[in-house]
Amino acid sequence: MDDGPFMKSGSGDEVAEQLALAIHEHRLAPGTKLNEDEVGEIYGVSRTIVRTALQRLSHDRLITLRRNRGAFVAQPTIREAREVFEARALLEPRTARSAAERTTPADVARLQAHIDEEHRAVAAGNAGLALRQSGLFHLEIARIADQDTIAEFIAQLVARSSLIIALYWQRRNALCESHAHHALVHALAERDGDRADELMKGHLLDLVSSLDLRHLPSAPRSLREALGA
Amino acid sequence: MDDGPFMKSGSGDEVAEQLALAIHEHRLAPGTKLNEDEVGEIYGVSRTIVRTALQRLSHDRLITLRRNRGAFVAQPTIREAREVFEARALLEPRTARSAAERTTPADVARLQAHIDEEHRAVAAGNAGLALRQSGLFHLEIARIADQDTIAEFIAQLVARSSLIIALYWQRRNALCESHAHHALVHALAERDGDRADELMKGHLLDLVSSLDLRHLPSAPRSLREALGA
DNA sequence: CGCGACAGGATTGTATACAATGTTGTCCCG
DNA sequence: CGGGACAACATTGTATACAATCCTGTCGCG
Repeated sequence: MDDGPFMKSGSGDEVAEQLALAIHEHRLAPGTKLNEDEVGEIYGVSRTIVRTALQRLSHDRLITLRRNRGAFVAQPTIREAREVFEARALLEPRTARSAAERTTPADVARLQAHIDEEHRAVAAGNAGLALRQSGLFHLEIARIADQDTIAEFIAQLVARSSLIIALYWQRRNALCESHAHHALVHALAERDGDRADELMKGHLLDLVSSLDLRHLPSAPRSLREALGA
Repeated sequence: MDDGPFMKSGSGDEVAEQLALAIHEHRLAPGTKLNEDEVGEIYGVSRTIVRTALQRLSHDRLITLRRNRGAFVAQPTIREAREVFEARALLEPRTARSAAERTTPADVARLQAHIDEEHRAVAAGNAGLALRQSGLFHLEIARIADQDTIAEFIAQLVARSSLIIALYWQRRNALCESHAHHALVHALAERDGDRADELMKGHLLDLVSSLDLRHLPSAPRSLREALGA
């Protein structure tokens, strides 16, 4: 059994991390089957470890576990997509407001670093990395607000958003988030809670409107429907 | 190996359910160690199954997994307690508002049933069951709002609240939630979203104020501190 | 008598073997 | 030639064996 690309993982944490990253960066497409043996071989661990990793990701809704059938990269339905962004709309603006009240210069620097990374990724044509940086930006704000519980919810929602974008993003709308993010940093730096709240709300609305969620609500993308027989 | 108190469990689901119920009803106190062999014997399954159940509960923050040390019923810190109720304050009022717009008579009946069950449990002196019914009431509202994603967050927060109440509830304040719940049902039945939002907000504030969270913020209840050496 | 090293036992972490289940290709029959 | 039963295979579900780690009680030394 090969040692794989990294050293000792603490009980599947590393495997889950790697898989989550791959999903986040759209290297693993929604619907992809994750064979336990295969994943295990790739990372040089036994199925036991792979299994715990898959379970964790399943709980985060990044993959779907189907009994006796295996693990698949999740395919959020349109309804689920809506719900995720509604949840974000409930959590993030208020969190950004809280963050504004306690943003330090160091925080501003960190946020700016994320934006820079994102720019660089876009320039390099690495859309996956750019998307991930964009997600980390949102997460960083939750962290600044010093609300671990809410931050964890947001982390999960951001991760799921990545899948949603993979499925429903309509190209014509370039999701050029840089401006929105930059404005947010400005508001935070000035400790303008009202403005941060407002900006975040608008930013999330922009995000949703860059998606194509026009199908009938709550229609799971089934094979029958996809092939329109 | 004994078959245990129930039939075929689908990969630890049943075990997790049972343990969660026990925690919810305060039959398992915070800090209790959950020995894998022991739990396995009780439910007639192997450690493999127990392990998956423990992992799931760990993700829900109902138990804490400490590497090489085992699983323990979680002991939310005061800080965590505050955060959980802040998250609920962010999610539940708006959810109750949404629910109000789509509450059907059948929903009202279901909610009333929860309240009745709660009353009955209180009358029977079964505080654990009463607490559980109270939690289910909140969950039912999220369900009525037809927002599965948010409902799941609320479910987790309600479960954690149960642990928090176990740790920090001060007896003098009888957490007599019946009135608040009854008023909420009334608002929902009348489809009064504004009032539902307001009532839920107040209800959650009452809940928090019935707790004793006066310690220094973010101070984990360590042994050193508990014994004041 | 107190304190630290050490060893035994208990418990968790990981891998693997076996059972159960689902999938798919093939063959036979209409 | 089409369709359904069946069998071989692949994959996941579960149990168990072994390794690694931690806790605890004991012993010896200062």
